Amino acid sequence: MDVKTLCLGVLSRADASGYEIRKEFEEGPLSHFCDAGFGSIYPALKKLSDEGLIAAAAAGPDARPDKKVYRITPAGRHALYQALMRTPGGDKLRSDFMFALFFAHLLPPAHLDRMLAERLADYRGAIQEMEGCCGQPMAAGEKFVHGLGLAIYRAAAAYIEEHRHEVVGGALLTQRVAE
Amino acid sequence: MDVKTLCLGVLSRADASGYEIRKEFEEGPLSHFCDAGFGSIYPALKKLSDEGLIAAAAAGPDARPDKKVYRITPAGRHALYQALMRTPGGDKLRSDFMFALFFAHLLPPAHLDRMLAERLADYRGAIQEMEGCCGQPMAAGEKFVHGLGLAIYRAAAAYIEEHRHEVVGGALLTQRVAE
DNA sequence: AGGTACATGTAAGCTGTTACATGATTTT
DNA sequence: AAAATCATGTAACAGCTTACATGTACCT
Repeated sequence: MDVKTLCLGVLSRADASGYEIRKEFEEGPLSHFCDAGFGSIYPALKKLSDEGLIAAAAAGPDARPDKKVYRITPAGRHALYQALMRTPGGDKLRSDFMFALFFAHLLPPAHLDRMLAERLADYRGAIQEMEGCCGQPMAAGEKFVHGLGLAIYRAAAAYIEEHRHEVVGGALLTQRVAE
Repeated sequence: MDVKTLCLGVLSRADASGYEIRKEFEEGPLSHFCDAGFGSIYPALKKLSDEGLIAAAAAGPDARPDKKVYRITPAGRHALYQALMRTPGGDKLRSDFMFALFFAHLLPPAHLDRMLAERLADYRGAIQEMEGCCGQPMAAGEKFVHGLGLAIYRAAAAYIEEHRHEVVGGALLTQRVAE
């Protein structure tokens, strides 16, 4: 999904500034499957504004002077709708981690072990964080995505836990050949 | 992972032409987490060749006249090693499907239902295909990645199966508001 | 006084996608 | 004879990342 659509999605939920949109991608419920830096968000907001899909809104009275808050327009909601409807199926797992592990026989066992431990810690952290926000009320879609993410993270964590010794052990055996 | 590294990975397993590398990404065991079209593969091979990371190898005697087979060089193996070692953690799920579903309340229930059914069919197909190739012998890394992919697909399929009615039902309830 | 968080933006460069352009060989 | 598969490549464009450039406000 391009950054423009990502921004429209955030703005469909609430008015926000570029800075706040970034925070959504880093912390909010969208953070697990979105990403964008300032370098893409600000140009995207400018384009969206030029196209009339978002408009400047009033910032709070105690906001910084340079803060610019945007609000989605009806045309913007329609554009978001179109983009969501266009979404075709089939995204791959596209993962550098998977790719690297596929070539486990080329890597030092200690490195593999560290990679697996780090990834496991990441998943556990994400799971804990996601379990923590079950209290809040969520829309059906949000809840579904939350649950699906959690299910995937749990399955991945459990699999790594169970099988990490195999891949590190296998690498130990073929170590001399690889080097 | 950039296309150059993807190509090095394929070539670390066997000599291949650009066309054959593409097939690996479409069908082979790497296909679930890699992707690249001709438009990126051929330029990548040219660059790798210029950098001395791969070299032209002899094509079979009954190969087409324009076929170019490449072989990875020792420098290429080293570059692959460096790239795999550099791999940092933390890839997100980055999924258009997840993003779209997050906004389920904005979409027609029939569309949601179709999206979910298609995705479920995709997962089931992938699972079947992956279960089918369990007979072949695999290196430890390949086996691990295969198992992890399977675990993730199974978890996702099971979750969608169990919860698809909730998200479609939820959308039915808020349908009028969204439209 | 210094660090962190807030706040916005530009510009260069890299990468990848899409569409185009071409042609041989095998299968139906 | 037509269609599918094999086979390679270029060029224009779109998009994102990184680094840079700037400045305010709050907390310690």
